[in-house]
Amino acid sequence: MNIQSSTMNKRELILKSALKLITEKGFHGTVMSEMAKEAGVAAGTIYHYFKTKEEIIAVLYSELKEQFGEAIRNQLTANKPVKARFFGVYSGIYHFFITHPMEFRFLEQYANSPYISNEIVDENKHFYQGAIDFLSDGINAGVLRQMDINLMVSLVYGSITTVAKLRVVNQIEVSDEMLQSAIQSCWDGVRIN
Amino acid sequence: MNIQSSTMNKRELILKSALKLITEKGFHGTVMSEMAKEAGVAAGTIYHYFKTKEEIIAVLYSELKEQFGEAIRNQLTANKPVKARFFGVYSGIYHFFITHPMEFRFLEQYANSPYISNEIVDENKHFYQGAIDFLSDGINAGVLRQMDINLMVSLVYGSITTVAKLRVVNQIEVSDEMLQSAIQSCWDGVRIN
Amino acid sequence: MNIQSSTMNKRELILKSALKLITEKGFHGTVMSEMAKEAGVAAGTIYHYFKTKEEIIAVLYSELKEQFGEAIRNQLTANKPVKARFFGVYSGIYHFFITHPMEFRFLEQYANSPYISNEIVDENKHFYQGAIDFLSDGINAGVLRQMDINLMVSLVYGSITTVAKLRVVNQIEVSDEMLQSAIQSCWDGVRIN
Amino acid sequence: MNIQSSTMNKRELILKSALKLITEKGFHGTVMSEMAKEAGVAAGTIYHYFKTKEEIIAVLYSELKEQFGEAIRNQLTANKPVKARFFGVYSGIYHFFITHPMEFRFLEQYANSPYISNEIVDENKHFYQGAIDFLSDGINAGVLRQMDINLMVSLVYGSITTVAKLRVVNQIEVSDEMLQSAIQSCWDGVRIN
DNA sequence: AATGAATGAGTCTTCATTCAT
DNA sequence: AATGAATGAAGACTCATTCAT
Repeated sequence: MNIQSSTMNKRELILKSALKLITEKGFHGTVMSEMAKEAGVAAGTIYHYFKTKEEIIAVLYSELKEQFGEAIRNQLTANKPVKARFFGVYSGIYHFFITHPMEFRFLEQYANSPYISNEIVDENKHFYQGAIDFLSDGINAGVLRQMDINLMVSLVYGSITTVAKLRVVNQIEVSDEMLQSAIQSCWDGVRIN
Repeated sequence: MNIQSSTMNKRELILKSALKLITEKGFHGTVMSEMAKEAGVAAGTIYHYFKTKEEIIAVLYSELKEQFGEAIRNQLTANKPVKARFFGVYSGIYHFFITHPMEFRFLEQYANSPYISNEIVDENKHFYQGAIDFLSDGINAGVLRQMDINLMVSLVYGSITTVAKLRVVNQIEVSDEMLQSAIQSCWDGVRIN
Repeated sequence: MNIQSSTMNKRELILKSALKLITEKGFHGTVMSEMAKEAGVAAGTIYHYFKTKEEIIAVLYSELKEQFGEAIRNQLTANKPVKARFFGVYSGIYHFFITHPMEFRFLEQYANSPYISNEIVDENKHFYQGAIDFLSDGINAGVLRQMDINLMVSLVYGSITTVAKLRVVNQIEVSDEMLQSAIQSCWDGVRIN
Repeated sequence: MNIQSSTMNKRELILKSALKLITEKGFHGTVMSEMAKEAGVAAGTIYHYFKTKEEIIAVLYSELKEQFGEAIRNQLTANKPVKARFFGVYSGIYHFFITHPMEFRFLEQYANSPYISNEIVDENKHFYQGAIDFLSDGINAGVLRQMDINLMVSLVYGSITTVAKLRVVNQIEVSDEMLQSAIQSCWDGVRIN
């Protein structure tokens, strides 16, 4: 083990603790001393890695957005017909969400909150570009409906998060059949009928 | 003017101020003294009407939920075919959302936050019963797909809020054509194809 | 007793405590909780009267400067020959200093410190105008030496504070004879020989 | 280069940085990490040379006092009449002050502050003994007034620092004529008239 | 000797809530 | 019912100092 890695470890530990506590108790409900305790460091140590409490949430947001964007991108590479890829992307993102429940909840909770500044949001938009392009290409290929691209992206993304929330937040059992229904429903909504 | 009505006025004023400020600046970003100032009352006066700051947000949530539930119910009365009623309900709710942007943002922001306890959420679920029944009847009538009712409600509700957010939160111009696209998309997703 | 006076009392109490503690232990050596305790109020109460800790020192400085300026002005009214007035003014200011030792030490300590901003210093300069005019008139009347007025003011004021410090700060016994020596020495230094 | 000299170098560097920063920003306004950075050493290194932050200011005070005492002593050696030596000493000290503005400001600022303990002050008094003896001898020789020696020392020293402050702190242009006026004024105040 | 990451006690300040009027 | 001054607990953050390397 070298200094570098041990240093990275503390930073990671703090971010991990922050994610856990903020998701559970909200930003203001989480106090620094508790975050430090959870991470196993002294309160002051946090300030070696982050300027303020607010910076922590911004960094968390950025890193999670990047992680999610990466996951989405990974679903897009397959070389299959649009419909198959649509089903693959939808269920891929959905599975990523439900296997990272804390991260998902955090992003859902803070996506439109005053805690994340617009600059931070804008800085991280590019992570989703691949998904936008995929739908855009589908429209141009005549497989998907002629519809404002922002609207279509939002509707599809909204559908995925709706189902994920049902499971992650509301703790409702989502069977595979239900998931397939949801994807089919979303697909029928965007494809040319 | 009588004491009764003046009393009700102050309560309303406080709730109105709370709604405005909390939507703008978040729950913790809104301080009681400011809320009092905005409402034109003394800080102590708030405590004649509400036990704690938390009670204000709970009351606000309940009252807005009721108001929204009422609006939804009003869209369900028409005696028309399912498809027509679906389009009516969707656009009716959407229009209610965009004409009450502050209330809409408040509910979206706090619907899944740690600030609203589960009891409060449960207490207010019945306001949406009418909408649930409408979709349920559509399934039973063989017009809508055989799909878990919770899932369908969530997908439809999620679609409406997605479009409303696009406009209210993201300030994106939503043309009537776009709205019709969205409704059609949602409809194609839930009807029997 | 009315609310007004009781309100003024708390403010005065806080300033009095601040003066005492800051003179004894310095600005940073004085902590707010202690100041509150000394004043017999809650820590938070201080913030009803003053925005920050720094504002307290600024207000203290201004009020003391005003008080001192007033005392100086009072020594200048007598209608006597220049020499007699010079002796009167010198000993008058000196006595004011030694009868207000805490205030004197505070001003000496903070007169040229980074804690008092230049704006605050400038705002309070006018309190000493009378003394400047007195020496200026003496020069014009041909009784005092032709000397840069700023220099003369500084030399005279410096002489007074030197003697006062000897007594107030260094706790050295200053006999009336010593005081008269000092005044005579100062006078011989500024008069036409 | 040997270890000894490199060691002395670091100590000097730290003291030099401390002097600069403390004069600019005050004792509490100067933080150890900044002092280390300015000196080009690690924060921990400072603690190899000084026990605490307070020790730094004490050492600084002592070293500067010694340096100033030395400078004063150098002005006293000339073998000339009292008046000529008085003028020489006064202007010599004054020039030393204005050519070492940072050191001068530091001493003026901390001479009577709670940061310098009385023991430290007392330990360093002997550096000024030569000047005291010079004035004392002048009194005994019947050239200077019969006046308490402490008082006379203070008045003369006060006069010199007053003029130096005018220039160093208040940034006022002090012409040679003004300086000569000041010395003459001081001399006329202490000599037998 | 030198480093600088880590510590944690201590500080200012905020703000929900109370209570005398 | 209404006021708003007063409270004091709690929190973010700082920084002198330590210590493993």
